[in-house]
Amino acid sequence: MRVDARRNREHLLTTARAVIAEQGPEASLNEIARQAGVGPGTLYRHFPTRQALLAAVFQDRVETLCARADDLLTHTSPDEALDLWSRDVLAHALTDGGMSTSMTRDPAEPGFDCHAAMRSAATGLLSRAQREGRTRRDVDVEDFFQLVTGVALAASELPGGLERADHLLAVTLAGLRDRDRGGTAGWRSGADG
Amino acid sequence: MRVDARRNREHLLTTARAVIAEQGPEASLNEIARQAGVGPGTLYRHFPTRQALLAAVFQDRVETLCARADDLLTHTSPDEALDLWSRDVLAHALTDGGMSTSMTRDPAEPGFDCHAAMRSAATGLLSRAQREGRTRRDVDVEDFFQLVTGVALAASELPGGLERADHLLAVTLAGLRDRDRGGTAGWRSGADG
DNA sequence: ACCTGAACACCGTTCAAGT
DNA sequence: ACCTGAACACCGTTCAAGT
Repeated sequence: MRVDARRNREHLLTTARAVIAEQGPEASLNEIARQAGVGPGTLYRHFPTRQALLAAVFQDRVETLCARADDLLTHTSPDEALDLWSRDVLAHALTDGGMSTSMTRDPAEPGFDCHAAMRSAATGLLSRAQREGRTRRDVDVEDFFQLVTGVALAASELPGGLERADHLLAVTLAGLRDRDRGGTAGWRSGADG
Repeated sequence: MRVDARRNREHLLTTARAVIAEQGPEASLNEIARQAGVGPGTLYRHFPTRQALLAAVFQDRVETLCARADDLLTHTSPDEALDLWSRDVLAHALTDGGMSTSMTRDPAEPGFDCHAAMRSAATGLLSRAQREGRTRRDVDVEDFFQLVTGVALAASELPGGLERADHLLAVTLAGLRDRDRGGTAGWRSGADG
């Protein structure tokens, strides 16, 4: 890669980060290019699609979340780890709006695949919570992501911010817990139907 | 209202219904006007904002859902009524994509206020389920709507359709149920913490 | 009183022409 | 090999001019 190309790419990313931070993930690509001082064609050369740009912009945050998942995996109990990580994901999704779509949408980006990374991190936490915790076994990683991003999407459309979103997430996570498991004292199977 | 104005309004609505049905709620307003055979200014005169147009387009479906709520209110048990209605709302939201946003967003439209209508229908079902059923008392109507539309928004971004969405909704509704209530046999308070 | 449609400032995207 | 930026076909929205 030529040196000026590399420099352009870098500068585009920095600019995109700033513009997206204040205008959201639907920010105009032309404007990002303009603020970066390059032609629109240059932006398209480096990031052929908006998703590609968003993936690059959010890469480090996704990596942070993945590291956090690893940490929780070894230091926290199965169900609690899943809960805590969900809250982290939600917080990030609310802060930089586009991340939820970056996580949900599938196109494997050349270079860095946000979705694959998140999916892998989530799989570890979820399957452990299902194996050793009290988490329902009839939800897969896709389900789990959709539930969390669903809360994020809905909450980002209305005021109330993280506080409200946290409450909604708590309800959702309660639904994720299996009522037919983990019973020790005085619990009888079949009480629910 | 002049007779040609009324005719134009009618024709715009019919066209909008068709175009939105096949292109989704983000369909071009100019194109709707074009297909209706009027200038864009005429569309804006009748429907000053996209939300206003969507509200008019979805009015009858909202009214159907409200009637259904009334029906469930008098013919079905509190918790089941809430579940069934949620599924109806979800199905409608998935079919005509924009309805979820029409429901969530607040601007009181002159003429017909989708959000107010839905909110009123939901309040009846939810408060009854909280009073006489086993539904958590720490969620309000706004929370309830955000959860349902959240599932709809997330599910509409990925394939899988109503079947998948239904599964996600089931998880969410499970979270809506209060574990500390409705117990008759062998249940001890405080078992969960 | 209502409709009209040209016009404006934007958008995403492409591609011949440059260096 | 990479950048450039004019150009294209669109978008939402407005508003003077018509009837």
